[in-house]
Amino acid sequence: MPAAFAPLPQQKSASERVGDRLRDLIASGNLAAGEKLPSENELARALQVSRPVVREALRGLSMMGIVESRQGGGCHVTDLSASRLMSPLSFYLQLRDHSMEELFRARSLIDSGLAADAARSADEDGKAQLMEMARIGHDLAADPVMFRVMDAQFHRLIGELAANSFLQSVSQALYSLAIDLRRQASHMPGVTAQSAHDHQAIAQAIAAGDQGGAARAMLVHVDHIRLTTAQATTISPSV
Amino acid sequence: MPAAFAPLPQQKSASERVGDRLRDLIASGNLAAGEKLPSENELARALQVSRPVVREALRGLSMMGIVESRQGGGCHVTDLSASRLMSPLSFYLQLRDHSMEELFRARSLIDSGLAADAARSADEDGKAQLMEMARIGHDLAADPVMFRVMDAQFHRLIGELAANSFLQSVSQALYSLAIDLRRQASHMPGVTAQSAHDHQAIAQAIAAGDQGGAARAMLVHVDHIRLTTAQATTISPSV
DNA sequence: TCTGTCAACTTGTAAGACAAGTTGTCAAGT
DNA sequence: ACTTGACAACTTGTCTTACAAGTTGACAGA
Repeated sequence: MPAAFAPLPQQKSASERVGDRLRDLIASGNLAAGEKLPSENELARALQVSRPVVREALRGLSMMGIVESRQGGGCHVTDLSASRLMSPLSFYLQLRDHSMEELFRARSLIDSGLAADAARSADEDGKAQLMEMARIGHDLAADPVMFRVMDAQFHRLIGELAANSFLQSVSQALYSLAIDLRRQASHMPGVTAQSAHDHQAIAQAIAAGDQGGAARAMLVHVDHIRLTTAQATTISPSV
Repeated sequence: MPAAFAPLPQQKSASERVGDRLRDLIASGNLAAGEKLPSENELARALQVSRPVVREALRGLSMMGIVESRQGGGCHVTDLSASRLMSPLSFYLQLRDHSMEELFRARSLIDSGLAADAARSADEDGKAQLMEMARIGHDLAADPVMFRVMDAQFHRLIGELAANSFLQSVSQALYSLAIDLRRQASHMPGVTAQSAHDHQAIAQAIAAGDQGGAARAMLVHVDHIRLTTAQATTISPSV
């Protein structure tokens, strides 16, 4: 059977059309983050559909982390943060064996690119901040929780110094996907110390304006993360 | 106000609980790809909730591309392919607006990475397809519209051959973000011919398994696109 | 000015009804 | 024996109505 004869009911259902419409309004900025949506009844009247249709659409957006509705309190657009929008994708990580490798390959490529850009375009103030963070991280290596907070800020700062909002978005999205696994790994002995060491190497290369060095240091770092994350999930697959 | 005092209604609604339950069943493999779900009435009876609750849950999963339901035909688990499940990532990347330079820097990085991966992991069949497409593109260089169609397929195929759903998804998002500008540029004389030439170089490097060569060829290609796009938007900034 | 109460509004859930589409059965026809 | 056609049962799509549960804002009283 040729693929050309696909099932033709591509005619989307009413609730999907409503959902798409609302999603586009949010993507285009007509509905900003945190803004309150009209009530279900108003939406139903405005879009010429019944309330259940609107409800199904809103529920779909809600499961994707785009809106949030509380009983009695109306429905609001969420903060649209990376962690919130990407959480449905963590589902994908459970599905395929290779997805974890693909994720780390993507992180290697993008984060090393960001590191190189940061080495090129960071100003003195940013470099100083980065070195300071690497130093603090070295002292925090004993505290996994605090270190993770610092680690997130460290990667975020590199993204900002690279001055590429798109790549930074991608990096953050990928970062948030693996955060749960990272939580497990950061409690293993030596992991945070290794990361702190890597951070210093990265910070130094960026501060020196060494693009290739920064990229290589980041590659090494992501590879360390990959290995320890794989260990953590192999040893204790549960929880 | 400390963040510790967040609004406490973490108690999920019934439909979200149902949705989570079904999603877990799929993630754990109890419901395989393509399998048919029980009818909405059966699910409602089994889970002790009303049919609208089940419907809202199914609609949520449907918008995430996890299930698909046709009127009269029941509800089935989708093929769970990457392209279907990556919509949260595309949506997230669509949110903020990015400058032209950022987008092209990102494309250079990601597409060259994809080209290198494709050179590593493409099978013989894929390589042959790629070479064939490059050859066809050469003949189509005189027809801007047809060439753009082919161009999209060419880039998509490289993404598939690279076998990295995350990078491919990011690349697709980038491609669609820049498509409007590309439309203008492709009507300028010589642009399609240059692209066709670039495609052949890329295809040959990938077919030869030359990762570095493929990455370099893609870098050159993206740079050509960047230059002609800049020209097109400078000459006729409107539309 | 502060506070408690209450009415109006909003979302959550349920139930019933009908329309529209699909699937399988089964008998008639070739 | 095989195909074709009509038909019945089932399933999803949509609408309507109803009530429960929670929030918000206004208003009266202390």
